[in-house]
Amino acid sequence: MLDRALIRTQPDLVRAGISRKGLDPTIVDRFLEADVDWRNGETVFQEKKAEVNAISKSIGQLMGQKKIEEANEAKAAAKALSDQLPVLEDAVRTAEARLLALELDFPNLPHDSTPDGRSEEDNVVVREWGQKPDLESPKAHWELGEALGLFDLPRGAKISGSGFVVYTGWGARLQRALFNYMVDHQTLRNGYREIYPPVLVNRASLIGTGNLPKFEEDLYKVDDDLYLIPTAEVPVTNLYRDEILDGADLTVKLAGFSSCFRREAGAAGKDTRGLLRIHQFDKVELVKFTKPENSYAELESLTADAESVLQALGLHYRVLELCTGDIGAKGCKCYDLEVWSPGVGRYLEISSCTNFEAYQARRANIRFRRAAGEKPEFVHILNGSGLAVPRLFSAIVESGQQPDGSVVLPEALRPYIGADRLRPA
RNA sequence: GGAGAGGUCGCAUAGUGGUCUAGUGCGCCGCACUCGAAAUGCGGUGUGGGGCAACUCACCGAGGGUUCGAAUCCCUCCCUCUCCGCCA
Repeated sequence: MLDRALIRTQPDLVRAGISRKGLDPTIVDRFLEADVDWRNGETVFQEKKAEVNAISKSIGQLMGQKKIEEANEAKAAAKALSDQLPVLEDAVRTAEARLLALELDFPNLPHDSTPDGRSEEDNVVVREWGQKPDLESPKAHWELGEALGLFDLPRGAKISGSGFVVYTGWGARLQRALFNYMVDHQTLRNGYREIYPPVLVNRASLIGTGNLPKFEEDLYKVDDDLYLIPTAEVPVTNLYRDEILDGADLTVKLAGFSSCFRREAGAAGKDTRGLLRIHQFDKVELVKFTKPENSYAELESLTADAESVLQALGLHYRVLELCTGDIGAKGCKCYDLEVWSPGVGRYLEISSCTNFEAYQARRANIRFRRAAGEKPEFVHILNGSGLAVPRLFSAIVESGQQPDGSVVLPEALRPYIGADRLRPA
């Protein structure tokens, strides 16, 4: 959601920002039209309502003075006026609904520093860390997983469906170790507050983060109007929905950890082997609520916090600055972390660190007050994975593979798993 | 799941169809008194829309309905508490 006043007063600026993302800027004109309709309707309705209210009040006084006849006359007049209200009210409601639908559909504007571009090829590599491990014909994690008995995709498909995985034996232990390790890392080392959220949320929460109404088909829905979360970002961001935070408490840094559920509709086929794209996975999500003036500095440190996990695990990765065409509708500026997975032979997206500025804060109505007595302002909200487990699993297993078929584990992980390497069963 | 009680401007509470422009207490802010503080007194103290502003409109859990008029009456839903049932 954007600032209405900005759209009204600087429509050209908004159109330009939307165009930079390669999205349709005519939404601005549709919005302005609906906005005028709504405000005009509202004015007419309010004037009529005020008239009726005035007469009603006088009726009250006449009744008090026992002037029954005059009161009855006034009643008839008020009724005649009042009968016109439903039509006007209906028009206002229709216009308001149209405006709100457009507002929820509005993309966010890119930050000036976000590089222009049409697709992922135009993303900019801003830095790399470490180097690719020297391996002769490395195996992919799905081969290693089978040989070491780490996970079972066929049985996952049997008990749930295609795209569900069962972690088994040391694989289950590794998955659990990774989860624990990352939560500890982000809370104890990087100072985030630990959050263990519900995985079922209501519609209002998904509208707050921008997943609805646009991306309904990506979500699993259950009865009672609840949805399985696609990321802990949803419940964690919505912790403060409709609240006013104390400016002195900002920046609030939260690390949510949860299972995530994605239908991945239309994603079948490409890039889906092994653990690369599954319907249920675990992830640690970092979320920050900041003052507007700090949000870009906080984006840098958030990205660094996500990177620090990969560094601690000694995994080669690179950081991309997403271009305007690849950043998505919601973000202003976004860094993707891509970890090198030698067996897959590709960099895998493992975290997207995004500054949404006030976009989500407006949708979820999350504000802060700088000092007592001052007007509340919208916070800036940022988030990023820190990190997603399955692709990290892939990178670790493939990077640590040895000629003898075993997998050497990163040192930092050994206390969590209680072994220094995984061996064939 | 069943029965009952509730949801009012930070907190607590009053308000059972027009005098509600929602009262009062606490908290908080300002001022006065004081060497300073406490106590006391006076004033202020919610959110959103519109307006440069004085100001104005809306909001009593949410949404409908009845009525000239709803915090108040009716309906649906959400949430909280108590008891019962079920259950990891």
